[in-house]
Amino acid sequence: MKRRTSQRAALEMVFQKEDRPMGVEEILNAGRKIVRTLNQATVYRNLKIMVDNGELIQINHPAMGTLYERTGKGHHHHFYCRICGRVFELPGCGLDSKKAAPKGFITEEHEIFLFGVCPSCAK
Amino acid sequence: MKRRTSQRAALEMVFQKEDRPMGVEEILNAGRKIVRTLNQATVYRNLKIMVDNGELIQINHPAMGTLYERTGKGHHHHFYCRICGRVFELPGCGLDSKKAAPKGFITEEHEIFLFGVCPSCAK
DNA sequence: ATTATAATGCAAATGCATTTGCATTAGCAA
DNA sequence: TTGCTAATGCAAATGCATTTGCATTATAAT
Repeated sequence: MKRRTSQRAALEMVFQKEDRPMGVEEILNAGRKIVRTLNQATVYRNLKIMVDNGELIQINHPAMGTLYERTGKGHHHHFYCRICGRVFELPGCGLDSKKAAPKGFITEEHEIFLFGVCPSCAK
Repeated sequence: MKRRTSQRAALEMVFQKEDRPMGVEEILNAGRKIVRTLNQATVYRNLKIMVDNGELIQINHPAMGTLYERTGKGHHHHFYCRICGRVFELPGCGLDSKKAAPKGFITEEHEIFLFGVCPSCAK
């Protein structure tokens, strides 16, 4: 049966603490502060399990590549800070669906990626 | 000095005819209809030249990966048709920058990816 | 405690997209 | 035409992110 391991718990803590999308490298580094032997292969294996569980989803960020984020956030978009390199989830949506696409296109979904400076780097 | 080759001319024709972002595979296939010996390495080499020239830019589409599109289009976004798999450039922008990000975030740029059904597949 | 075996750590292996070495082909100046 | 050499085609090589085999470790049922 499935076992509760310290490394999986570490990953869950990482996602709970840093509540924003993260890449494998960043997740690994943060996880190692909790379980110092944490290995990249273990991170990949657990991320896959967590995605299958429905706790996480993968997103493809045009500048950051594959990121993982917690599910259950509702509709939101992503803000990339060019100073600190972090990606934030922004609730809500500034898209006017009428203006988004010309007549004839049937828009079913959309993703918006914002780029700029986050509040803490702007200070 | 730089030479005008039939394969580079073919790529230019492809981009002129299909005026939308395309991936390497698609560019190769379309190019082979013009120059049947066209090789993938040649496509990569010429795409790089064309990007350096400023005729093309690379974009990273969350669902389609790396695509190449002609420059000089002005601000626009991308529509992916789930039926035909093509990506279209949509002029204009439906983003309300006020609603896009909460107070404190300084938004400098954005990219919008729409997903759905294109006019010709909707018929 | 003991034990079965799921999960880990490590390194090697994969699967991609993309690049490169080299012999051959083909622009283009003379 | 001829000759120089940039550009091509082909296949092998790279560079990544991600996966996998296997010996070892450690969870949890007994």
